[in-house]
Amino acid sequence: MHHHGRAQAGARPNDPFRRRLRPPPRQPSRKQLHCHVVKFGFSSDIYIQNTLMNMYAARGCLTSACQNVTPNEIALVNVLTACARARDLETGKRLFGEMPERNLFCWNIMIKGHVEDSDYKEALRLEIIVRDRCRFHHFRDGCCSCKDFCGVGPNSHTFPFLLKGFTRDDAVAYGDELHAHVLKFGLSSNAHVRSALLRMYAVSGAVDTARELFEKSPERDVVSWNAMISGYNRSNMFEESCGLFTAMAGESVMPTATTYVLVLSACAKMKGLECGRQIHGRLMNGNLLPDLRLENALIEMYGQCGDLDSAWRLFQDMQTRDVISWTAVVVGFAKSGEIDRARALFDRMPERDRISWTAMIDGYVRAGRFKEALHVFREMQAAAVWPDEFTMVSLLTACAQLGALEIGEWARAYMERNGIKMDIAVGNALIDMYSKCGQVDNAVEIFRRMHRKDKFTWTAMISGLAVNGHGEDAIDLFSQMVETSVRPDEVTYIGVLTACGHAGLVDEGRKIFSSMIAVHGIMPNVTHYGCLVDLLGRAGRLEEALETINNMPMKPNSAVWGALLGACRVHGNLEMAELAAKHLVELQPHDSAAYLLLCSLYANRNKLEEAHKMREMIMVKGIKKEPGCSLVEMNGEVHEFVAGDRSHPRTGEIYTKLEEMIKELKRAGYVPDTSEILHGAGEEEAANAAIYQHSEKLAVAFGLISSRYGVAIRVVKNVRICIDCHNAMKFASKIYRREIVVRDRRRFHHFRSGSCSCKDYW
DNA sequence: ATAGGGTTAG
Repeated sequence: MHHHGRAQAGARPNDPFRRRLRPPPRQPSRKQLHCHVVKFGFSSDIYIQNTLMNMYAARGCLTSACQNVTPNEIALVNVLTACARARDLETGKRLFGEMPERNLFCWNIMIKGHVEDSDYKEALRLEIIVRDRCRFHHFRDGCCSCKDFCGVGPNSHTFPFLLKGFTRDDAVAYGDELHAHVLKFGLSSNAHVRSALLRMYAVSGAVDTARELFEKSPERDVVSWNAMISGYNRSNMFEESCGLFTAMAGESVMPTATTYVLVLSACAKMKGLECGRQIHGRLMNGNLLPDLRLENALIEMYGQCGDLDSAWRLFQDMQTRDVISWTAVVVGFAKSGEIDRARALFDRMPERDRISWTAMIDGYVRAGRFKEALHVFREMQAAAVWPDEFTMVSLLTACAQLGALEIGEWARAYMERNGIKMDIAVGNALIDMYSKCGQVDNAVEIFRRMHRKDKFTWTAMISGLAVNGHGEDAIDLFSQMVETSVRPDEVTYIGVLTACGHAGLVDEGRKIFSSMIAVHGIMPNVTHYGCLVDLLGRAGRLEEALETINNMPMKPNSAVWGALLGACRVHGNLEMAELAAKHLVELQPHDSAAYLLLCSLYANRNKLEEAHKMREMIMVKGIKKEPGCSLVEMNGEVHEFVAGDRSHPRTGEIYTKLEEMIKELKRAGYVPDTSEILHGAGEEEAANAAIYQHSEKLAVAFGLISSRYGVAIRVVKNVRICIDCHNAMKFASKIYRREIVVRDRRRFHHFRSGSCSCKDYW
């Protein structure tokens, strides 16, 4: 993953730091003024010339400014400063190159310019050159022997410039060396330099080193307290943030607005509503309100803590609102499950920036409304607002859930093309997207290319391998993870245990299960027990599975009994199946899945009377099945089908193809199996008609008419695939020579030339 | 007439 230059960044309509550019001053007479100056012969006066040039420079007319300058040190410094302000590094570099004399001031400005342009390598080189130019002048105690020329070498301005905007990677790579330079030049007692160093360590995740620096500081001003609190926020150590806030008072350091913003942000993250309310009270008592930044932070805090009434009241009472205030309430509603209200507010926003758009997309993702998330992304593009890595994470999450591989791949290419940073979160989202689209090889490729991995990276990859049927690889990866001393969490363990189940590695699974507590101190939850039951049941060790359920420290849930029932069905243990089904029905009386599985088992064992009775009972009780729904992505569009769907624009063609497909499948030996479908005696015909219209069959028929020969068809289902569709897919993959990938609620089915990767166990 | 440290989404 290479990083492109951020040359486009400056041209983005939304400034990354939301700095509002001041409205341009009226400039009707600039040219006239210039002519006037030339006409009256003032142009030789250096003071007037500089003023003129400043005028151009201040208005961002750098080219004019440069053209009208007779090189003179002060003038050049002024234009260079203007270049930095206008973020025009190119002009700055040219000017710098033409300078006869370059004082430390200029070097510092150039460092600033490069850092702002994300060119840290060049910025560091410049800092070293400062050192190099002075190497012969014997720095001691931060002073250079040559006082006439280079003054004091790298000074207290140099390091803040250089350290500002350091990314985590830069901080890790250069941090210690820079710290050594600071010490060498005797700048470590400077408050600005110390705060900048502190921030750098916090950014690199070395919050303990930052704290050490903080503790050792001879005097700690409010900015260093703020930097420290910000560091704890960054490391998700919110209690420590609040602790520092309290400790400030003990040392009589007055908090600033920034302090309050930081602490309120910590309250928001740790859902500390009480703490947040106290700060709100303090702000009111201290007459610190109204203040836009503080009000925004309060809205954010109340929104995140779920106190929407307070957030909304604050928002309504505000005298002036900016885009951040609007975004904060939109996020508040979205996170409280009121996504439609969030959308209504979003539509009323007077101005939307990248963060508001991303918040809306993310809101839809959280609400599970993934197609709408994609739609908002398209609207964002139509509004010419540039996405960033945060937007892309949300987009990729939506793609993952929808199985929208084409859009996901487009997103990846888009990021490369537009130089959007591929950070850990983006990498993790890509791994997840590829895994959930059944493209585990691509997921592995991303995983290999990530030079930094966190526990989410490992977990995503392990689960991805597991669910796609690469159990052994997943287990290998888990060992590697433990070796690299990344601590697994409970989600990681679900991934590994699933892997053991799919690979049929019972003993390995048992061992891993016990290592959970013994090695990592993680108490298994009900889902882990479900994995263990599944693992044992799959291997045919039904008694052990039941024993596990009976010895569980918590009440088994439907997934646990479901796993046992599934195992009983495959291994034909009717007695235990009845037991499992009884429990399952108790837990989910309105879901037909358990009844239907039991029906299918009765039918297989030729207990037709029981099967019939069971069906009658379902009918009488009016038990409904969760409606099945299938998604299939074609040409960047996600198409949705429910059973018997006729809403698709190409519905006529789809049903013609479906009919033809069923005929061809039958010719190849496919026999419909209605055992998992609800029907009364003598209603075989109707049942057949119903299974022919299952959503995944419609999705595949649509896939066949809308894509070229040989293209894989990927379907995402919300519920478990039924036995008949599973069978039909096997035949279809063979006679149409297509790879068909169906992701159901629990796992992947990769159908290739007549067989399925799940080996008929699911 | 010229620079500096702390501020919000995954």
